[in-house]
Amino acid sequence: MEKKYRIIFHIDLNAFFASCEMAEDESLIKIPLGIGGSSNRGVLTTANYVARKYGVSSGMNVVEAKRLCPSILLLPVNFALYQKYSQIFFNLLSEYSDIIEKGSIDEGYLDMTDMSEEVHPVEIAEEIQKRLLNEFKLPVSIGIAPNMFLAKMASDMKKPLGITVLRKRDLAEKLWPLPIEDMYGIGKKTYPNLKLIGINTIGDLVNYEDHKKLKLVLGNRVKEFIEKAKGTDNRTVDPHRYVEYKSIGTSQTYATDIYEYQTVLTKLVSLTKKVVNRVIKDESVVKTINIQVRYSDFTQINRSKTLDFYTDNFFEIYQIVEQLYDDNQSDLPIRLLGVSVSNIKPNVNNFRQINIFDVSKEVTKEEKVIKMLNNINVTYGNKIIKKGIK
DNA sequence: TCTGGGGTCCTAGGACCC
DNA sequence: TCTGGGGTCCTAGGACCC
Repeated sequence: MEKKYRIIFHIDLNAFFASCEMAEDESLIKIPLGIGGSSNRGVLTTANYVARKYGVSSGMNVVEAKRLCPSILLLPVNFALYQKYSQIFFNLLSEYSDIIEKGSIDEGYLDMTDMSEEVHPVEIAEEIQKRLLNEFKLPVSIGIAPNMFLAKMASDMKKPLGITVLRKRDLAEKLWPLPIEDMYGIGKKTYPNLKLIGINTIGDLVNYEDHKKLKLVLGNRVKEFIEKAKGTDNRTVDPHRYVEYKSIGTSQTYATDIYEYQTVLTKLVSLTKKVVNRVIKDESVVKTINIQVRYSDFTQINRSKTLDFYTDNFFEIYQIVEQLYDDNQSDLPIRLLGVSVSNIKPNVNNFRQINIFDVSKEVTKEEKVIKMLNNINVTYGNKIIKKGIK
């Protein structure tokens, strides 16, 4: 029997935040543009290709970007705008496949295996690319490969507006000569260690024989990385991954370091407000509360507490935030504060309200049980919290 | 060039339960 | 009684990605 290869697309929006701004305002297209970097302590999240010609890149410190390109226009991050274009992007992709996995706000995987009988995959990719550019002014790069890892690597090979096919038989020529730090999943902490043991390219990893040595660098993921480098990745495109947030948080680096306890509390209140507003807007309740403190010397602590009930109540959450901070005070000046929540689930009380209006719909047994459990948890939880205050 | 803000996933130890 | 083995949850930290 003939083996059927999968056909996976990875589609990546080029310089996404900058592209959104340029789509909204044509006058920005020809000038160097950077996004982010509100203060001199900030960095750019991305830059358009005009700015990149000057050597400006994402992650770059604002001062350095201005030095390289004095005429650069810096715009603040406008997340709502990017969400809007992300929605447009995924809506268009959904015309081409039912099997789509959101990789992040600006990239997605499509399983195109069942769509490719009549038309060549490259022709479909060209159509998607042209439509996104013509209809919405969004440039994308597309990788086409038999699995997700290779598709991801392929979309990265030609930017902007590239289409790259990466077949198994192309690996020796196209993938293995790449430097090891270009491999997806190998970051700035790992690649220097790989170089120390003589691995400079992805091909070097494929051919490396001393797996014991490799384990010292990659831990339990030796096999996974070698398999991927060899072109094997059995993950399936999963539309249900990342449909719900696993954590919601916000953090801020302050223009100057904070020394005052009262100032810290003020900042924690406003961070908590922001997070709780998002939790409520998401119609969720949460159980675990986390704070992040980064000191002026860049050391960082994270402290978390899991409640025995779910809540979306500001006062309940803030009380924990303040307690976590109080329990871990230090004399060091503070550079950044963050608040986040995890252990998130849909707010069943809201769910019930919706059902009251929808009288035609009969409440199932499972729904009744869920509501019951939820009510018990809330009551029980409130008692605990009151005990805690006294 | 002193280093953002949004996330996910993994590991490892300890508590606790059966 | 001197001691197990599996499973789950919590907490802290770290690596990575966009």
